Amino acid sequence: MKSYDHKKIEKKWQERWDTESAYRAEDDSSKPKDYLLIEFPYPSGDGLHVGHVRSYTAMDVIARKRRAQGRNVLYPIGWDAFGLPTENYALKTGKDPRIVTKENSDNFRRQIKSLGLSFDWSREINTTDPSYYKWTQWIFLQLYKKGLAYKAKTLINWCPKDKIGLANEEVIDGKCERCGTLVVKREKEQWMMAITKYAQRLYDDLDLVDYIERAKTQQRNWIGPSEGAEIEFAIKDSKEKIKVFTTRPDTLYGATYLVLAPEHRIIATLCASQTCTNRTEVDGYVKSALNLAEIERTIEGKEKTGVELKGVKAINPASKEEIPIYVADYVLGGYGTGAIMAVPAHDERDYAFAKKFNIPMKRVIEPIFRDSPTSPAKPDLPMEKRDAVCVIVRDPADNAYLCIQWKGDDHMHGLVTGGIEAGEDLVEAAKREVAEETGYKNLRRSRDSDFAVHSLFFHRKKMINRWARFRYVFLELENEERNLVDEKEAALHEVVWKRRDELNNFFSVIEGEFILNFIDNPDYIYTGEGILANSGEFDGLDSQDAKKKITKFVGGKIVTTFKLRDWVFSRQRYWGEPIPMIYCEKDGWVAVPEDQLPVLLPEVEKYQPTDTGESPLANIHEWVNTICPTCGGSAKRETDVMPNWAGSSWYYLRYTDPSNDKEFAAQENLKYWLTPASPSRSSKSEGGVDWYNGGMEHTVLHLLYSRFWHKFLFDQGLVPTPEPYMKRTSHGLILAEDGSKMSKSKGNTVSPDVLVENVGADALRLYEMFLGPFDQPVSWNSNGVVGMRRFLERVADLAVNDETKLEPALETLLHQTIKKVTEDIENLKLNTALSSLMILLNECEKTDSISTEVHETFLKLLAPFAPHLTHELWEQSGHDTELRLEPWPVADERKLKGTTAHIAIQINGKTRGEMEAPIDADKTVVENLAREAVAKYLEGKTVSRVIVVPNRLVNFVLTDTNS
RNA sequence: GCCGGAGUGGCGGAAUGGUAUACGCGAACGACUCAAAAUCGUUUGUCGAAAGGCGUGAGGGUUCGAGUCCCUCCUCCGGCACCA
Repeated sequence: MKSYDHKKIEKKWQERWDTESAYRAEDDSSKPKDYLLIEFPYPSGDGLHVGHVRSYTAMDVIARKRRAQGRNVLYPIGWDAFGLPTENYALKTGKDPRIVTKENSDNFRRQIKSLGLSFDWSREINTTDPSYYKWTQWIFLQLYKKGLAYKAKTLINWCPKDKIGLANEEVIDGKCERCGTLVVKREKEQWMMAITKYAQRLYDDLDLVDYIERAKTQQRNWIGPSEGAEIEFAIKDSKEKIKVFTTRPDTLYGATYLVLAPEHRIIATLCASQTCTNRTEVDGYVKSALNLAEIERTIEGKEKTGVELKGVKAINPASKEEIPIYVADYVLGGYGTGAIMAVPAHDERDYAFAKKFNIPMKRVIEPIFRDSPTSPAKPDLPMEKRDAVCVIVRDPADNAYLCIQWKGDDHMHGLVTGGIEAGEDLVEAAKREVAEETGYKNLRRSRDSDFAVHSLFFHRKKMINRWARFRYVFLELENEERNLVDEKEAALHEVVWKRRDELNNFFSVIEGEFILNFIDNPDYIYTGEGILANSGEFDGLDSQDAKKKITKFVGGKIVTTFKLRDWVFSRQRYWGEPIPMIYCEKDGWVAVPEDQLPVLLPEVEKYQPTDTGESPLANIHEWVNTICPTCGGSAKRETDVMPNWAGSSWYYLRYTDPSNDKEFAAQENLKYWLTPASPSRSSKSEGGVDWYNGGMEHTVLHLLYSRFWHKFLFDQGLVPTPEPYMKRTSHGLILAEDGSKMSKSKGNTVSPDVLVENVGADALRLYEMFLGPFDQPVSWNSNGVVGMRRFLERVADLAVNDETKLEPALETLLHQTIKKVTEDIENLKLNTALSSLMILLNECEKTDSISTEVHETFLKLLAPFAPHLTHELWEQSGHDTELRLEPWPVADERKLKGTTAHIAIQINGKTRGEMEAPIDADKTVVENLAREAVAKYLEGKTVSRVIVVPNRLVNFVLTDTNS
């Protein structure tokens, strides 16, 4: 048989598995279980392409293998119909999204079944089913009852052209995804989820789970905790206070103004006060700032804008100085307290703003350099402090800098430096040092700079430890006139002029890099930590110490702030679970009673959003108008619906009990599927879906939202584990052949249907797995599929003979392959698992026929990858059992090693020969064999050392005799 | 800018600090064929006639031995970004 009939074989087996519901998992607590999950497919009307299939196939391989290992595997599939693609597709085609959803899921079901994936179809769920709506709404109500769902005014992304609110994922580069119009912010009252209350736990508990590092990092960045202090600034002649958040309370003395975000509530109050003189101007600024298109507001390098609240002053609580208050959009309303203390000397943004508005700056932090690499301080000697000056002398004639090169062993390279005498003027001291060390006498100050730097080092000439506080003076050479340098000085060092580019590698002092920074950049400001100055009683402390002390001094509070914001849960569209809330004039917001759930979407003529920005549901009066559950009076339903994330936040729970009408899932089912099979490794870290695989695009928001809901349900005692997913992996995208992303709009998709038709599902599955490392993106190459087809044909052609005896060499390889395939599948190294199967096949083909034992083992190992053909071959070789029910092969440890080892022989690490030696032979035996094999290289040489790595190599190290 | 990840033949890629390029694709040659396709066999990093050099983004280091570990740099990809 040169070619097998994949269509016939695949049809036969797919029918058999479908009718028997072959892969149904049991809620049987006596069996060890595995709960494998993949993310919903995203039905968008475009159908699956080969990129979608990769994840399903990989998890299918794992599921099949684990079933064969006797585990009860739950590998469910469902349909998330809330994806934006569905709605956009429906809008584009004018179809009812519910019909689109139905068509899509039918199509996807057909496509997925054609691949022979072993999903448990008995647990299929669809998040648009009324029964699913019901429990999503029920969970919402639990959150509402605990105060975690609340209504608040927020700014939403607003597309001025389409007149609709946009979800974050519909905004690309600040523009509306559909029409490209710049998005603006608009205030709207929306339902919110207090996810920030869980921020710390969502952050900390990442340590309990086994996610790919990338996913963890992204979660951490998104939650973005930062430690700092909240400090209150009093307002002059007012009882109002402004609370700011800062990570640098050590710079408080340098805070020369405050900035409020345009959204800040206090602006209105302050404007209304008697003293404020530019109320209208401020009003105008706030309005325009809030209306600014998002992209304009965040554009890089955008000139800072803002307006001063004239006539209103704040008091710096540390220095007691009066400082101005500004409103500026470079401060974000949603982060921290929406107000900052601006320290222009130590923050680049504040500096840029202060420069534009001519606000004075005050340096309060001086960098410190310890542990000089060339001359570190000696810990046993005392430290001597000194005020010193470091002079940057530039010769404008040839743009060169005056440098000092010390004579002697250490070759110190630096600038002119020296001590400042008591009472001496800084610039005078600088000029004096230049004159003493170099003789130049006509200099003028060229730049106003009062940088100071602390440097700790061992002074070799004076044999003392020195803590020098260098102050920097910029001088310019007026002319070349110079005096003779004192002989003693001249003996110590010489004077050299260095061009700017020569300075890069010139300085040997540790602060060299730092000096170059502010030579190059007159606007250089230091944003790091250091030693405090100009800070009253805190002068001389280091930043770390000062942070705590200054915060305490001004009555501030150490707090952790998060980047994470509360979750905007409302959507103004047709498509989504209605938020089950009713508004009554008398009773306010009232929850829909649980026995009235689910609240379903009404039939509508048009499901396009309305012009007013309200949900299309707002126009359906018979649906909106209802009765208040509390007072029985007339009331209105909430017309906002939930985001697509809602249903997908808990779907893994529903799979455990998909048709339950009494609760979202029975506790015993949750307990069985979520708690680990072997409660051993660590204490509370375990539990949740055993293995969750999905695309990288869902590792931030979806993962975060579902973790939040899960933690909430855990707190209510409704789920048994604190985390929803134990292990999370992510597949790399499959890119088009040119390396670009596959998408229908680009027309570069490759449909699995075509490949299933032409080469069969098995060959396609194999190639999906063989393409490359599972977690990395790979480019699709249609030529590669034929290799997999060839491989399968050769498998089908294997000659099997009962009489054939198992050769020892083949037996060794067989067991090595069992081990390799078993391990590689668990580690998702499916490409190398397959390659080892190919190696085994290559070896099998070298003999006339193989034994039944080899053949059967081979089929078992290949079965998870290519289920159809392997099952067929199994049946053809006379078995009346099904291959998938056969136990997984186990490698015999004793047979993993052959009788001989192939050993490399190296001379000085270079391979010079190779040989066969008995396995695990004695070192001296191997060494002697190796000596014979490379005798010609060893002749006349002295072997100083021999390294023998058992069963791998022998390395002779020769001493270098007159080579 | 910050945080991740990755740079290996013509291509996808393999390699617990131990013979770099397994496995597959492609290509060349040969066999079969009237012929082509398919299939089978051989070859396939590079320089060299050979011996032997040289080779895993660049440069250093550790080591008997480095694709792998350490330092510096370059390039590409992904995420975040006025987060105080």
